[in-house]
Amino acid sequence: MKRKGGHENQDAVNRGAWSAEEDQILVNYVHLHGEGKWGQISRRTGLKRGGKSCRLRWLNYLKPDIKRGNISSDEEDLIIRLHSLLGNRWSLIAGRLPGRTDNEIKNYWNTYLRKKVEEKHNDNNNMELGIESPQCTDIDPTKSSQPVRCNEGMIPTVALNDSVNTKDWTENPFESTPPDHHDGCEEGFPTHFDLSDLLMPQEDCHFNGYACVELPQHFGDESCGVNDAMCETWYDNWKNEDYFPLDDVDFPLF
DNA sequence: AAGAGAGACAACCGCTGTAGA
DNA sequence: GTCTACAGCGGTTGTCTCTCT
Repeated sequence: MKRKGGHENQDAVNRGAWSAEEDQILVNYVHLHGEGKWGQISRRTGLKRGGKSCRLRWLNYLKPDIKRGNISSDEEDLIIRLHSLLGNRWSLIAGRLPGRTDNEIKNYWNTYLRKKVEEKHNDNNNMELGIESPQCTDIDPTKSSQPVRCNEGMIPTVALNDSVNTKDWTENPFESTPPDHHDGCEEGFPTHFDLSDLLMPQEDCHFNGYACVELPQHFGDESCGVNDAMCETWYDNWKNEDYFPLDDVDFPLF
């Protein structure tokens, strides 16, 4: 199928770094007409830039709420954890970091964090395996600190049965769900669910928009839902400790 | 001082998804 | 159902800056 977006008129389009003047034209346009309609900008303003280029420039650099530089250690930690959960889904990761863009996080990961995580991973392997080189081609996604793309989660039956009777389920959404809330699941555990379903939109959580999770509807009725206070507790646990007690539970491989 | 190489990051490219005609 | 326009995504490339020799 022919797609206009992929090859705009090459001759009429400026390329490379944006000038201050071009930025100002774009900012004025957005203030007047709002975001969107990127393809009309060159026609309406005379700006010699493609719609995609304008959109990228606005979203990544000109938008007022963009934070620039100095990614904090908290943010760094969050990126690492989200990346281990989501893989290279930069827009999803960026969605949990207010003011940060997918491009910025992607660049930060590729130039800095990836090496850091790999070094840490190697250190861990060396500690666990001694000098033996870990030529680990079969990565266990439940235990590896390397990024693993994974679209589904699984709660093992054993973990559920153990935890249901002994733990306060509100402490951690992944440790268990109360027995009364298994309607519809019954003997269905381990239950699959889409991890992207668990990531609540940031406007639904009021603690800096950081990531939190919610038990999906099919885990039970609405009393399985998560309020903000619970989100915050979970987020603190998740941020300050190992949110997923991987060493305590023998997860099956996906 | 100058050239090479590495690192950082802005921008582009190719593709998919989706809404609307 | 098909086509088109456009938004959005992730991978890749280009370019600038810094450091090292």
